[in-house]
Amino acid sequence: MDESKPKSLNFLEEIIQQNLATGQYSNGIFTRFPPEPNGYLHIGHAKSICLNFGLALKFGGKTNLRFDDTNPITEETEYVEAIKKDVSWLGFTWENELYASNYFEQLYQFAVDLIKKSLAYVDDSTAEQIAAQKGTPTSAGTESPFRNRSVDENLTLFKEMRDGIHADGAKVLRAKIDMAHANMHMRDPLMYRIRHMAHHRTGNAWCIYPMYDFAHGQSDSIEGITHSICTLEFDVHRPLYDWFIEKLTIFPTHQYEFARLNLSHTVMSKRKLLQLVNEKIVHGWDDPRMPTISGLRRRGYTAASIRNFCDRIGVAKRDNLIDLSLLEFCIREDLNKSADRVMAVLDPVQLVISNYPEDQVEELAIENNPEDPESGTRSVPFSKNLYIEREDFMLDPPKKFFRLGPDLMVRLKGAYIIKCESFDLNEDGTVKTIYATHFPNSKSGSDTSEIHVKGTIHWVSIPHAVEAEIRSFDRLLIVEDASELGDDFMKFINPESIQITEKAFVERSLRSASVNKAVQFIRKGYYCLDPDASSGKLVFNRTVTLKDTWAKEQNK
RNA sequence: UGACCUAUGGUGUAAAGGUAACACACCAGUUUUUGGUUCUGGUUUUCUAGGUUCGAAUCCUAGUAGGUCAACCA
Repeated sequence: MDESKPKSLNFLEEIIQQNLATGQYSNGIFTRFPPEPNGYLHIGHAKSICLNFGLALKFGGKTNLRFDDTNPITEETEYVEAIKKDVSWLGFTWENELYASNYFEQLYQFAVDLIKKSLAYVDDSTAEQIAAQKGTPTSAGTESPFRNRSVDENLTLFKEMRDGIHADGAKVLRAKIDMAHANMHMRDPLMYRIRHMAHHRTGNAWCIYPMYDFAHGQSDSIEGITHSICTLEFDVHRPLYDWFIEKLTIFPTHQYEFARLNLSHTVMSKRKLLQLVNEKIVHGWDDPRMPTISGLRRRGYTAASIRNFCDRIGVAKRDNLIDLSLLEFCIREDLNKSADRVMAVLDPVQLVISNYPEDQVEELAIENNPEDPESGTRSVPFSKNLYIEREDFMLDPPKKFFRLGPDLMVRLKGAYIIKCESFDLNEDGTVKTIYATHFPNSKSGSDTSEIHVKGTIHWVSIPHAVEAEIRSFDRLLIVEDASELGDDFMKFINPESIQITEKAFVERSLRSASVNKAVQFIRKGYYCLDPDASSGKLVFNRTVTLKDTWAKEQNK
């Protein structure tokens, strides 16, 4: 990095830099990534992860991974494990693995403290009554009839709640603030509710659970978090966040909000992603079409490309809709440098080299990656009978078609220049077999033919080809912006978001393909082996296509 | 008919009162044994109206537009 010309800072970096400059936080800053373990992480979480960990890394601080597990109804250990896997896969190391549930006893004592200060009370109202008491954004609420219970009575009742004497919903603990406050969150918000239910970590030790607002800020404070960074929708919670900290006189943490990531042509909310899974639109949370971390990983996205993406999208407070093309750019940029080039024919048509000896097989040394001189070459078998891509041959080609057609010449990648002499058609008029002659003196690396062709096409030798299933993915939604669709987004699912090619042919070297190593199918895109592949069957996922200016030209 | 947040090219993000720039996308050309890559160039921008100032994307006022908030969710 060029230290003399630092990149401009985002608003959070500026705040931190200023904090540090004024001598605050001499022990360094502390951030936290606080997921609720009720689902899988998605690319929006990646933004938050990169932000929280990135800030600490940049300013010499630390980051905790804290599970916000205050609602036993939705949370499971399975999600905890998946989240930990995703965060580490992204390349980050947390200082401490913590849980809001670690603090249940402390939180209970905090609540008792507020009751003693006459700042909290037990309310017997029903959920409906409490909702009615809240009023509306434009009209003040009304005070609960239980609002002025004595401290002693509140203490007794709250203890009874903890001891399991009361049924779910019978009572709640509320903060006593201001039922006429302009901010709805300050109208005597709930602190505790009764839930006779086992928690994934604390089991049956508790039957009362703190609400988000009475757990998050307190957890931040207990951990000494200096910068509690969350998304914009929590902005209205901040006065309450500050109120609890002030009344409890505990370590003053500060909350800052940034705009969440929105990506074009997909949905991001856990609820909608869950719907896609439940309604079997996708095959699971890690379906390669999902914007989840696990989905992107299976799709072939690298951690580096996702970190780079998060870096490029920036951090600000205005709503945004990032175009999918930026994510695609980031993975192409990464894979272009690192992925070995191989040949695969997805839609095969037979090509016979008429003047090539019947039983001859040449082992051609073809470079693995022109972008990486260290990558060396591999041996690729060439023979008389080849498969080429059906779309690389046209019976009646337009003028700028640099591929094969009657009497046209092309180079076979890493092999010879050929000229099409004739072809057979199937009954339905499609091409059955193409016959061509090769120029023996045009062999790659020792070409003395003086023939110059505009096009190079990929191929595989039929007797050496390996069968593979190929799954090509495309955007999940046919609309850019799903934000206004609401639940109607299901009507805009791209029917071609997955296309399976059952029987493609790939070159021999791919027999040893591995799940973690991306390859480029020359002229087609970047691919990776799917975990569904077994020893007997290759299955590849298309991570992203190559840029295709020819397709663009054709669509004009 | 409230409170709060936000408003810069097609999409994002910078510019801390002093030449509006960077990336993606798009277009044209270059390079290329991938219609990939590379390289070069181009199109396109401060929500509106007032005000402060020598000077405003930036500060002030008013408007407009978008977003958030009325779960015993987080």
